[in-house]
Amino acid sequence: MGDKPTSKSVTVFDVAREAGVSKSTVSLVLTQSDKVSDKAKLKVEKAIEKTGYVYNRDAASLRSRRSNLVAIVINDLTNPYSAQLAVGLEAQIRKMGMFSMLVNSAESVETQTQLVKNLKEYNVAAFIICPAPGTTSDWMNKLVDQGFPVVNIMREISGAKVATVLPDNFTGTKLATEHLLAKGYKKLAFIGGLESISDYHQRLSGFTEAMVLADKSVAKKLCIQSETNRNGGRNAMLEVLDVEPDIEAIVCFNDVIAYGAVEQMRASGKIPGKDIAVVGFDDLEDSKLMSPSLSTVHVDANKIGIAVCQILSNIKDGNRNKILVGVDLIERETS
Amino acid sequence: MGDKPTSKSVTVFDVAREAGVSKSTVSLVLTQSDKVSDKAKLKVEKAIEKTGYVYNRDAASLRSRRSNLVAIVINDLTNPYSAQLAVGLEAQIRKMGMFSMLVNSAESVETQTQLVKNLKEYNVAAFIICPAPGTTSDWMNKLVDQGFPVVNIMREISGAKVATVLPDNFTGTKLATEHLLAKGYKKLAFIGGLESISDYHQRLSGFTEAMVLADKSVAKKLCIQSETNRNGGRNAMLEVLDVEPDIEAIVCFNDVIAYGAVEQMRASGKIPGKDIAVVGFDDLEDSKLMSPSLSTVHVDANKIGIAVCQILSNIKDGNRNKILVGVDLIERETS
DNA sequence: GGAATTTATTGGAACGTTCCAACATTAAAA
DNA sequence: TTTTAATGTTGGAACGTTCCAATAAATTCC
Repeated sequence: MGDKPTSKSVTVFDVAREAGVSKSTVSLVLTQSDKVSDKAKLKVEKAIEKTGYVYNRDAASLRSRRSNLVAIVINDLTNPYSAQLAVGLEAQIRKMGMFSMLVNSAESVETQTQLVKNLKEYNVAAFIICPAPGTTSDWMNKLVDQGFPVVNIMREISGAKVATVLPDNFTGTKLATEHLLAKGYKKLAFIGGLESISDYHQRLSGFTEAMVLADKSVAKKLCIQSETNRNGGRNAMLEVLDVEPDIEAIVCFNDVIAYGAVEQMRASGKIPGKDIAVVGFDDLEDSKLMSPSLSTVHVDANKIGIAVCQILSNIKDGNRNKILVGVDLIERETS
Repeated sequence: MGDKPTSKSVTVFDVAREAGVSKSTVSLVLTQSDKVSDKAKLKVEKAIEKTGYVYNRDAASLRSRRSNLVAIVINDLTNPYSAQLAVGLEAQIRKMGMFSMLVNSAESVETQTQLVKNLKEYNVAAFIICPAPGTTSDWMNKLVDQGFPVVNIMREISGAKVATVLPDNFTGTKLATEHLLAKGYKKLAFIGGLESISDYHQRLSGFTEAMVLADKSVAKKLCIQSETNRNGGRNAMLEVLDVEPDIEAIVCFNDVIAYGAVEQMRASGKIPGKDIAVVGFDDLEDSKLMSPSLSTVHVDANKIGIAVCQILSNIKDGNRNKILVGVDLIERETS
């Protein structure tokens, strides 16, 4: 463990000898400099091939004080949307010519702190962080002040002076709610999520806004918080049915909540999409495949990746922008 | 992008000066050597704290030719079991005092090849690979021959001379099938999976073995391959119902297939767990939470992580063991 | 065609750590 | 006490790259 192939490794010097140039020229080729002649470049490339040279990024990064390693710190990889997001980010970062490494904080601030501490030792070029609950603005600001480029995603941290990329939560639930109202549903509820999560308020506001614009009152009793898992969705749905047996449509905090809600409807003898309409948020892969397929607010992970990369490419100006990534309503069978 | 805090960084020399010892002593403390006095160690630790020193692993790894970076190359992070697995691996590796970085090949051999090439440049200590379909034994053997410690997981690659950790697929489906037979179900089917995947054969064999031991014949028509997603499960279930309308129990290639099968049963007017029993494989988080909860074969991601770490810790002997990780049948409401 | 300029190439120093052999100190054995 | 051994500490060299200033070669200008 921790051991490495001990055979003497091939270095720029070996390549240089093989190519009949100096080590410096080899280095210029490796760093894709344009001030090297095509002839020399070709010779070097041949020599690299022949010698089986592999670039040593440790040495490069030590000397140049630069790195193309971007760390993605994800709050919970077992959460399907997070996984989708991570993959989207990875793809965009790779397109930028950078290399990303993914680590999982498992929703623990302690783990997150430890991970970031370690990642600093690896000389990462930037941090993309989907923060664990309880992350303080102090901690984040310290990271930024130390000079690390940081992009915060998905969850806002109030007081943190850091660039942030979020889905447009407000618009998402507003669209969803308007859609249900337009379909003629009169009695709506909003279920799932906890007010300790920053996006809860944004999503609830979207719902409220649409209701108010349609001259509907929003009953507190029909805005039911819950754990953001299937069980939470089931329990919240049960409560809704208890408070208002004739409920007609449900706006869910996210798709997982919607899955639970759909299950509970069935258990309570209601047919989802027929007796009660449902709209989710996230557009997980299952939402399209399940039956009935789930209407939901699509949040494109690639778009988030693109926005993050945009910030990353000119973060030197101490970019503290907030980017709201556009969302799309996908109408399917449950509405 | 690619830029780093340009401020002159704190080095071992600064720490040494602050602590009143030599840089070598500082280094000994950093590497947790036992040949440094407690007094000196304490002074150094204080100085590290005071100066805000951060260890430079690039320099360390360059000089020592060692690394504690383990790369985990996962075939598809959006697959819920893969994500669970990645998290389990990560946890165990961290317990070993190593640091893991996760990358996603997205089931593409090309991406996988590119990723591994890059990771070599980062001087990783070992590779844990869940190979993309189409991965050749030649490629894997070359990696091993280059001296990199490699552990192959989940999918066997025939001809590859590499240590491998797999769930005990055979025993898993055998247990599942025996369980259904013991419950008195007579007409069983096996659905899902494609024979191009290595674990398909193992799981199917487990089913067949249990059937044969119980003096049942296995009808080819009731072993139906399909894409390993929800749709695949639905289609396979539809086909089963077509071939044998009185089917009593289904052994599924994995949980996702089971989810699809359950949906199709409902759509076809059958009640899962009552009219038709179902057993899955993997034990995803949803399987416990869904309704009715899914009986399934539990594959503990942490156990796989432990087995991988075992191999990793004495891989120097050119370990080519195959470890079959034990599985457990979890009986729930669908059987 | 020679001077001025641009373009390519080069060797030496530096990045921050660990290794190593030499030294200094302390403890144990004689 | 002296000798031997064990223990702790140290400065210099090395890891493989990029940076830099200097040189060499090719091109342009008058």
